[in-house]
Amino acid sequence: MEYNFSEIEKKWQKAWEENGVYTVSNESDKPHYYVLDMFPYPSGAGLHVGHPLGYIASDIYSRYKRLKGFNVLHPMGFDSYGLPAEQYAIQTGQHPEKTTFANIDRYIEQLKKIGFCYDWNRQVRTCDPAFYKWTQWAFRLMFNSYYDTAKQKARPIEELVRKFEENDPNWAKMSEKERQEKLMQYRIAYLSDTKVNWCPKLGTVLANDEVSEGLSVRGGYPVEQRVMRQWSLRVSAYAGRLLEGLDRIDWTESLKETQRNWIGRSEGAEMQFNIKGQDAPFTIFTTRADTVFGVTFMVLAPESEYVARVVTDEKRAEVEEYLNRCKHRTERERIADRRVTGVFTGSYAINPLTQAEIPIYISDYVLAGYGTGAIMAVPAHDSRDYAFAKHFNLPIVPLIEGADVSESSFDAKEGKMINSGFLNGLEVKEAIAKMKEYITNTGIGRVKVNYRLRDAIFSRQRYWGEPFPIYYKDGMPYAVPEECLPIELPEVSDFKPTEDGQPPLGHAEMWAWDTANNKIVSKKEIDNKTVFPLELCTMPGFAGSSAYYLRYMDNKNDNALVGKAANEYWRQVNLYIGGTEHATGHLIYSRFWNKFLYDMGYVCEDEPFKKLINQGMIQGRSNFVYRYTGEGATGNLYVSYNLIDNEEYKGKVQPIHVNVNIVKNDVLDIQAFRNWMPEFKDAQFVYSDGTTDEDNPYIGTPAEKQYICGWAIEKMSKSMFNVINPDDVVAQYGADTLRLYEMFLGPLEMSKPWDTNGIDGVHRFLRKLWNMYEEPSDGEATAEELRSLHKLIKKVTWDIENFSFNTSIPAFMIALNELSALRCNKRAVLEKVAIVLAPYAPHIAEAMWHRCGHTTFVVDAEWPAWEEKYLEDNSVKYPVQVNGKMRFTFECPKDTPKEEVEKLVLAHEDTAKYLAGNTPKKIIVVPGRIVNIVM
RNA sequence: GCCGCAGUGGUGGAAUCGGUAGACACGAAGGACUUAAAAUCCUUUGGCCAGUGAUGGCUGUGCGGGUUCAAGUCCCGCCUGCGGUACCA
Repeated sequence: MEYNFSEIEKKWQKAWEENGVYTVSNESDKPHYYVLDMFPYPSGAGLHVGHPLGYIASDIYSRYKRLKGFNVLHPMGFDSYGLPAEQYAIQTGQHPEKTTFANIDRYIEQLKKIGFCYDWNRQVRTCDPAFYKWTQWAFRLMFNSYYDTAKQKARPIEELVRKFEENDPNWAKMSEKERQEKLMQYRIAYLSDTKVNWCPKLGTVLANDEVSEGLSVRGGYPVEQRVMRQWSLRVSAYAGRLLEGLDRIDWTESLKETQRNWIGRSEGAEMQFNIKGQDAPFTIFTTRADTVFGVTFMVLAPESEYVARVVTDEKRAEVEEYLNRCKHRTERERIADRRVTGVFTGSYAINPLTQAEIPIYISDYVLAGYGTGAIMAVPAHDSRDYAFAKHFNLPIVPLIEGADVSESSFDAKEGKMINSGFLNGLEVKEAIAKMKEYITNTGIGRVKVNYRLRDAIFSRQRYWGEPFPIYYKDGMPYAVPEECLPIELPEVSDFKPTEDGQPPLGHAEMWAWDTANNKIVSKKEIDNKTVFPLELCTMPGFAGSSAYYLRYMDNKNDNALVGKAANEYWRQVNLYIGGTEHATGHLIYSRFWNKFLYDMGYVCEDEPFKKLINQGMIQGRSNFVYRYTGEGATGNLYVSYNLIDNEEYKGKVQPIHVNVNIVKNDVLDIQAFRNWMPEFKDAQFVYSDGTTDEDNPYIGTPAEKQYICGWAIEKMSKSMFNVINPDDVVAQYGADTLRLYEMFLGPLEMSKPWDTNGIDGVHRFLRKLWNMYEEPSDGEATAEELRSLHKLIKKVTWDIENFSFNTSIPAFMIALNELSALRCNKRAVLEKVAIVLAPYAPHIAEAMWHRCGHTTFVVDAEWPAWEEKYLEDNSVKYPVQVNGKMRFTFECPKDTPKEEVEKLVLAHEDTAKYLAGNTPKKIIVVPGRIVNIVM
């Protein structure tokens, strides 16, 4: 019988679903294992072949663990709040919920076709009120908590209130508003005026990880700095723990390194500098305490609070002009334009060691958000200070012996100190330690650890996100009671900001909180006595994705994010698979969120993801046509790729993306191209042989004429017309072929272009394998058959446990070749092959399993153990003579004693032949493996 | 600039602990079957050299050194590509 993949796949997908084969229970005697994929954002474009790569890998691992006897939690859900749906809503007027749900349906349909073993009963959607209830709940909890720096953990805000009541004499005298303001400085979710990344085009604020090189990650629009009153999460309080936790989790070194850099721990010192003529000093942060003797000026960030104190009257106008200029520069301009700018404040600081008077400047190369927003400048040993000093003609004093600072600064932390008083002669590292000791003892400063990690800005001026469970009374925020959650996203008449610049929720009519009745009422009823306005911002994308893995454990629970029993059973994600693009976003926020819940006693593990594997991206292979733009161009002449470097066309063509589905082996389907879009209807071509349509008096295109397209490897995206839809691959080859092929493409972590060359080979393999199951026979397997089988089991087991899925496929192919050479159709062998194939190609494996006479599902089978005895072969192999030495390879157990190996070697017939009666000079034995005999 | 990762045939890639480099697949070439095509099957396939041939020799994992009986793998110095990050004091 033919390998009818579509029939097989439909049949078994239906059977699995009807029998609830993949439904997972929280109660089991089996050991638990939790395999998680990063849930997708359901975009309008649907899945492309790149998305399932990680899902296939996690599915293989899940199925393997199940066969190994584990109770495996393997869920899927949707990160369904976000900007694209909202942008689409603004353009079309369609409610984002409608498009989002349609997209989710499409995603589910596509995912189901690939045969994943998800327990769909556990599906979560971040835009579902039953889900975001718990996002709001967590936010509310953060609002009502503070970070106790002594205990190094989050605690309820009541504890802080009690402390103030007991220890702070002012507390009793404060008004309610003053108390709230004071508490706000401690809350883990807090409101403050912050300098934010404002994206005018998107009309919203963005978090640091949502901005790259001054442009928004989504959309690529310019971002500028603006001070706004915003919600933030005190992620920075967890910086030390987020860093330390990395040592306890099994992630790739590169990803951990990325997080370490993002957290950016730096050990240094804070030092106080007096201002000439003033009493109060100001504080700077430095990692180079050893260089104080070379400080020749000071620099403040333009936003620094010290600025107001140090500007002299005669410099005021100049300074203000400079501050103004800084304010109006966008982040992108600031990054692009690295020219030295700055202004003298008119004041001088006193160097605490040399007592020298040094000028205080303002410059935007000093950042307000890091350290204290003020630095001591040591031009000889810091390249930025150096550039500044050169520009303003400030003195440069070298502090390290032999350092040449005539052309550039000497930034390395090595060498012997000079010009440095009591530090002279010390190595830099010693000098840093000694200076730290000195400043601590004299009280000039203290040792300080700084982190680069900032608090996460949590407000978005958008519609399609979780509403805050917050109302405002007397200008101060209050949380709605826990039992009133969720606060559901209201309907609005318009998804754009309001005319007076309020976020879209400003359009919502039913958007006020009645504290007397604890319910949402109309805005018209706001009286600021019992009815108050609700927060108009919504939460950012990472809010919903920060704890979704906990919800899967217990997604039907109405009383808790995750029940205690469920959480204590599953504990944490054992294996998480997803892309590296979340390294500094989701994967930081989730860890923070989880640690917070851990502190508050709601979860039992402080790290959410025990092991994490990054899958690479599957890139697209784009094709191009080249529009002629030279002299006399009509705009519809296209030059074949092989000609574009010719004199005639060089520099006169413009590459245009062309749909890869109308290009085969880089040859354009001319008719399909003309039909593709109206603008190409009358396209004319210069063919690969240099002739044009005018040279060819045919109607249409002669068959032998070819138009060759150029190509490039790019991101797979709709706009590049290089998207390959998995549905098409499934229809043509089947899900099992797609699964095997995606794994066969190369190592999981590597990025690679999608390339259909080779998919036929994988498909052929399945077809041949299928034929072997025509009529399985009884009877005992021969030694050779068992050797093949056990080699396969050993290999596949090793591969899956080491996430080396790509190397299993050749193992299957080799086993097939060997077994078909032996004409093996023994049930005893074939049924085991079906089991080890099941994780990779579950549909065909299920069918094969049933052909072997089984009536259960293959997922209930037991993973076969390989047995060494079938593989053992102690004979000497591959004798090779190299430079008078003989080399042997043994396949025998590692722990074979040295003498045993020597005996085996000398007894071997090949050895005897080579030795020809002579005694060897030396026998080198690496136990159990290799032998060299020197004659 | 800094950090991380990679570089192996025409192509994707394998070599898992330092032990026959190029598994497996694609592509290509030749052949069988066929009226023909498709499908299928068989043979060859890193390079160079010798041989009618089985086969043998040399060379070969980005470049230059080193360690080792033995290096794609380990060490040192470069080159190239990819990814992340950037006035973080």
